[in-house]
Amino acid sequence: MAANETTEADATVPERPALDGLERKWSEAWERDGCYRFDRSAPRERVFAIDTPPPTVSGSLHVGHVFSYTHTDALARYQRMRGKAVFYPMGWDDNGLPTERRVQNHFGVRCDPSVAYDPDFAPPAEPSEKEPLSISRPNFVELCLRLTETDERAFEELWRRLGLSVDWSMTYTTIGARAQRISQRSFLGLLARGEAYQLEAPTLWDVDFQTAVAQAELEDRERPGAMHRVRFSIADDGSGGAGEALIETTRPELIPACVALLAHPDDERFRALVGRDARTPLFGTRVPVLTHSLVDREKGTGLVMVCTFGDLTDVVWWRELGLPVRSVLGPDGRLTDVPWGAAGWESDDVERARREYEQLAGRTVNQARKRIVELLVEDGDLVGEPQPLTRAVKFFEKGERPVEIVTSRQWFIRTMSRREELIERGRELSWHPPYMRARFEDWVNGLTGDWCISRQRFFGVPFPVWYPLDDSGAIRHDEPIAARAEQLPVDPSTDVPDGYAPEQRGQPNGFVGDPDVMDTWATSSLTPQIAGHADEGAGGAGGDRAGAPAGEGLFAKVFPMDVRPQAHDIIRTWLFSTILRSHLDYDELPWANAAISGWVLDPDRKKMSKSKGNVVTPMHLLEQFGADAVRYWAASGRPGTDTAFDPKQMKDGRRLAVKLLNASKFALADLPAEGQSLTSALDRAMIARVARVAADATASFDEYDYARALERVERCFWWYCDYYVELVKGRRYDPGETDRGRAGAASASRALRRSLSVFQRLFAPFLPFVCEEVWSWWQPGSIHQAGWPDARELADALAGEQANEREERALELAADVLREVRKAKSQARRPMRAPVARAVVHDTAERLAALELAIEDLRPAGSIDVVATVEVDDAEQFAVDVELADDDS
RNA sequence: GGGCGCGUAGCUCAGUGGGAGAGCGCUCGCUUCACACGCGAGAGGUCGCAGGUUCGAAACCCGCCGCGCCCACCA
Repeated sequence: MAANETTEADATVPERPALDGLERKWSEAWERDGCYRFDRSAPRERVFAIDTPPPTVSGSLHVGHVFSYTHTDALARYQRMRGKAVFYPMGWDDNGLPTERRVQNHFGVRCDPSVAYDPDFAPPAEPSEKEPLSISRPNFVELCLRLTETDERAFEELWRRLGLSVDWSMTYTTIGARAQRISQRSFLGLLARGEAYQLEAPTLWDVDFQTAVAQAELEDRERPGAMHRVRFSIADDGSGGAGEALIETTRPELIPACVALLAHPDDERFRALVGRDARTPLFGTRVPVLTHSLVDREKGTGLVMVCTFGDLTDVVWWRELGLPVRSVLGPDGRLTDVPWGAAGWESDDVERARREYEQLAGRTVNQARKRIVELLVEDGDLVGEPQPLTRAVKFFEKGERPVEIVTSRQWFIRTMSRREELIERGRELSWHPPYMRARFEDWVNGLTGDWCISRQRFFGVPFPVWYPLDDSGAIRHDEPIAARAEQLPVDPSTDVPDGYAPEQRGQPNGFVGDPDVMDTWATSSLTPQIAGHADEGAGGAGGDRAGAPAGEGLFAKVFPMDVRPQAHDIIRTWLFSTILRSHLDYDELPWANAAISGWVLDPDRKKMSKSKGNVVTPMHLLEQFGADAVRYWAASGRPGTDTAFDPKQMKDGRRLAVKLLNASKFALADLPAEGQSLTSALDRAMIARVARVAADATASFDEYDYARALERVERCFWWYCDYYVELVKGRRYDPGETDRGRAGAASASRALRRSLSVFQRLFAPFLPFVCEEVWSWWQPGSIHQAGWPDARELADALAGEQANEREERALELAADVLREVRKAKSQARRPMRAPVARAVVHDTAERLAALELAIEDLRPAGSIDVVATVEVDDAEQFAVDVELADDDS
C-alpha cells in the first residue's frame, strides 16, 4: 500500500507489526514516487545542496562508508522535512590508479597512448598476464568504464538498502564526459590566467607506478634502515692542507649524487672547513662545504651530505644554495648510467669513478645501497659498523616502495602564493565540529610547494593541450596549443588540434598531445561543479573568478553548496583542493559548511582496513540487523569523532524500531476517538515536554549535530513509553460513564496521536523505513516529505491549552511515584499489576498540590487503591510508603 | 619536535559551574489487556593524576601521565 493512498480517517494498523520486508517495500515506493527527486523549480533560497563524497569504486564499500553516509543522509532528511529542496546527488570516483590496476589484470591489457583508437576493439578472450595486449588510451578507458559499471551498480544497491535519500537521477562519475569537460575547462582557465604552469623540476615520484605524486598523497611508514658514518676527504687547496670530514647518512647509495656538505653557520667545529672542497669517497667528486641554518648541529656528525635528491630537505638546500643537479636515479627506481668525466660529473680520478659506479648502475636503490657499503668498506671510508635504526619514510599512499625525487616536467597549480587567502577561506567556512579547522590551517601552513597535478598515467582526465614539434621533431613545451572550449572533452592522444592533420602527429613541424592525465584530486576537487552541471547553460561558465554563477540553470541553483560532508583524513586533499579550485575559479567558497565525520574503529580502537582483515561487510550487517538499526548505530557517532564498531548498538537500534511500531499501534488503537481538546493536565504537560525536545532536536540539527538530536529524542521517547503511556492507559481504557471520563479518554487519544506524530517525524531522519511504515498507517503521503515538527505546530496541538508549571510538575511527580510503587512491587517479587492498598507520598506542600492533578491517572497506573500524602519541609525528603494489598492468589 | 582530540560504571558513550547518567552486559523479579524483538527493579564509578580559580569543579585554568590522529627540515 502506498503512503499516499491512506488517510487519517482509515488508519489501518497491522495485527502484529514487524520490521521484516519494510526496506524493500519502502525503497520501491520512494523510487516509484520520486520521493527524493530534486525540485529544480525551487527558488535558490529554498535549495539545500550537498556535495556528496564520491566513493572510490575500485574497492568495496565498508562499514566506515555506511557510518558517514548515514550522517549525511540524516542531515538531508532533516532539511527536506524543513521544506528544503534537497540537492543530494551520488558520485562514483572511478578515475585513477586502482581501477587501472584492476583492468590490466582482469582483461590482460596495457595502455599504450601511442596506439590508435580501435572502435571495434574487443578484449582478449583469454587474458594473458605475461603478454598483455597494448591498446589505446580511449580503448583502455572504455574497459575501465565497463568494469567500474558493475561496481557502481552494487554500490547503488547497498545505498538504497541503507535508505540513503539520494536523487539517483543526478548521479555522476569522475571519469565521465561531464567531469572531463569541467576539469579540462577549469584547467584551461587556470592556464590562461597563469595559475597553472608547467615546469621541469624535482618532483615526488613513485617508482612502481612511474608517476609524479603530490605532497598530499604521501604518508609516513616506519621502515628499518641503518645509519652509515662515511669519510669524505678534504682536498688540499693550499689554504689548510688535506684532511677529512665525516658525515652520517641512511642513503649511502646517493654519494655519487652528492653536491655539497653542509654545516650550521654557527657551528665552530666546522669553521675551518667551510668554503673548502670535500671529495666524495669512491668517486672523487669535489663538493663544496657550505652552511645553512636548517642544519641540525645535534644530528649525526653535525655535517650533512646534500644529494640530488634524497629527500625534500635536499630540494630546499639545492634550491636555496643554487647547487647543481647530479642525478643518479631513474624513473624506474634504478641507478642510471652517468657520464663520469663529462660536465657536472668531474672527478679527481675519472677511471676509478667509472669503475666504482659500474658496480651500482642498473641496480635498484636497495641493491645499490648494499653494494656501495661493500665498496666503502673495501676502500676504508666507512667508519665503524652501520647502526641499525627505524625511521619514517615517505611513501605514496597507494605505493609499495618509498617515493623518490626525480626531475621531470610536470603541471602545477599555484598554491604557495595563495596560502593566506586559503586560510582566510577556511575561516569563512563553518566547520562541524569547529576544531577541525585547525587541521586545514596546519596543512596550508605546512605546504612546501605548488600542487603538482600531472600524473604519468592513463585512466584519468587528459590535459587538453598539444605541443608543436620543431624541424627536428623536438617538443616545444613552452608553446602549448590549448583546446577550444567547444571541443571539450578532448583526448589529445587521439584528437587533433586545430590547424593540423592527423598524419602530422609525431612528425617534424607537426604536433604531439600532452601525454599525462590529471591527479585524481584535480578532478574530484570540482565535485560541486560536476554534480551541479556547471558545464550546462547560462550561469555556469565560471572559471574567470567572476563570483557565483547567476541565472536559472541548475548550477546557479546549487552553487555555492550548503555542505560538504566528508571524513577528517581527507581535509588535506579533497577539502583543501576543492576550496582552492573554487577560490581560483569563482573567488568564493564552494560551500558554507563542512560536516566532518570520524572513522569507524574496530573494537581494539584500530582503524579498520582491508589489510588488517578486520573489515565488516555492510550488506551482512544490513541483513542481520536491518537498515534502521545500522543507521541508528551510525547516527550515534558524534560529528568528527571516531567510533568503535559495535553490533550491540545495532541491536539497540532494532529494539527502538520495534518499540516505535508497537507504541504507534497503541496510540492509534481504534478506541476512543480523538477529542477536540486536551482536558487533562498530564496530557498538556507531556505535549509541552515533547515540544521542548523537538526544539532541542531542531537546534541540534541546525548545528549539524545529528547525534545529539537522536539522543535527545530517543531519551524522551523511552520516558514517554515507560511513564506517560502507562499513566494514561487507565483513563483511556476505563473512561467510565461520566462526561468527564469520556472527555479524559478523548483527551488521551488526542495527546497520544499528536505526540506520536511528532515522535515519528523526529525519528524519520534516522529510521526512515520504520517511520515511513508507521506513518503510512494513518497519514497521507510520505513522512519524508512531511513537515518537521516546529514550535508553531506544537503550540497549535495544544490548542491554546498551555501546560502550566504546576501541571508539568504533576507529570514529573506522577512518574516518580510510579517508580517507587514499581520498586516496592519488584522488591516484594509481585507482579506490576499487584494491587496497592495505600500509597503515602511524602513531599512538600507545593509539590503535593501539583500531584493532585495526577492522582486520577496515577491510581490505575499503579493499581493503587488510596493515595495519601504527608507534607514534609524539603523535597529531599520525598518518599513513598507503599502498602501492598494482601496476596490473594 | 609542533598541532588537534580523547581519558566518566565491565563494554560503548552522553553529560561544559550546583542532584554522577544512558544503553548493553550482569543479578533478581514479572505471561502487565502496544510491545517477551517485552516490562520492572538492583548491584556497579577516588569522573586519568596533581595543583589552582570558585561558596561550589567531571566540567574552567596550569602542569603531568596515557591513548589516538594530523603535521614536521625524521642527515
